[in-house]
Amino acid sequence: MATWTSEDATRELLAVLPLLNRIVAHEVRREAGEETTMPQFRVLAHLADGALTLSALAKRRRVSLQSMSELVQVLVERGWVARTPDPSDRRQHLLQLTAHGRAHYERAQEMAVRRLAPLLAQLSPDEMAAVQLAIPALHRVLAQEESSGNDGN
Amino acid sequence: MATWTSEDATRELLAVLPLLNRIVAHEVRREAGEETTMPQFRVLAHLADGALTLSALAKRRRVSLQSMSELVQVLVERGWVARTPDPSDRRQHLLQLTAHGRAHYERAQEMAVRRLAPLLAQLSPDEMAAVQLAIPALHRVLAQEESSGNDGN
DNA sequence: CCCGATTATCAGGTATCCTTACTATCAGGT
DNA sequence: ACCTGATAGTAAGGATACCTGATAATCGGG
Repeated sequence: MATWTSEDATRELLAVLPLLNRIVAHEVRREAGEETTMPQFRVLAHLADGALTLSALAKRRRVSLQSMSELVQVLVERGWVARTPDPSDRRQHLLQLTAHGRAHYERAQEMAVRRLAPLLAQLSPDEMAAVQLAIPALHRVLAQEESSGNDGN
Repeated sequence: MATWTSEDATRELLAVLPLLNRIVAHEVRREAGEETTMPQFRVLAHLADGALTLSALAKRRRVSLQSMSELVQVLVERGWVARTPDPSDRRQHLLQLTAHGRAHYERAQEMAVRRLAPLLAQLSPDEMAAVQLAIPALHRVLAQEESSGNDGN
């Protein structure tokens, strides 16, 4: 094959996506005996960067307010997330990780990395260099599509 | 940064994964007015390569027999998949796409490609070349982990 | 011909999403 | 002040996708 078209690249990406999903989801869920689903993990990932309101979270994850409300409810009950009233606007609360929640998140992420990294270590130096260039480039063009309320997670 | 370690690569991959998921899932669901979820789409993708039994499908997708049974039930009801008895083993049925199912699948896939390709077309020639090398390499090392009942979808 | 393994469904449970209401609060204009 | 529309969040009800047992039919080897 000569040079890849963007359609070739797209089809390959579509093929790899389910593999990645399965491996990551599997590993996150195995963490530390506690059940943590991918949606929960992603919410924790957002909150790890700083406190957010419920609607800000919903926008970033592109789910309805209601879905995020339920999701956060579980995390609060488990003691991973704290709701504190926002004095400047009594309609909303600020959501932030508790110390327990942060530790849990970091542990889960570490497990996922520890599982995936040995697989990627099998790449040749050339391939690793290509990954180093390709993945951030993909990140950049895909993140555009997420324009408002952009995310990166 | 000097050369990427496999852990750097892993963390970048984890960051890109949700973007990809969201864009693809969004596009597949918009197809042709009919609601098609990602799990359904992936089942159709497997059957597009040839007939399979229910348990073979469940193994490939790494879900329980029960989950696959439900999933296939919906696809059969919609006329996208046909169940035909296997004369060589009366316990099982062969599942295959109907003409309607194949057309639906190809349309949905086309929509996803049409949406993603313009984004990828913004990559520079260097970046596209890196993607061309990197994605199949990732596919290869990740597919290992899927060892038996391998998949590629 | 029996017995363990395989194929599939039934029963029942949970999580994640949705849409459509509803309540509380805020902010702007008259 | 007061009304009005927008925004923040919850409640209610429904669908899909996953799970673990428990069962029923069939297959295959001793």
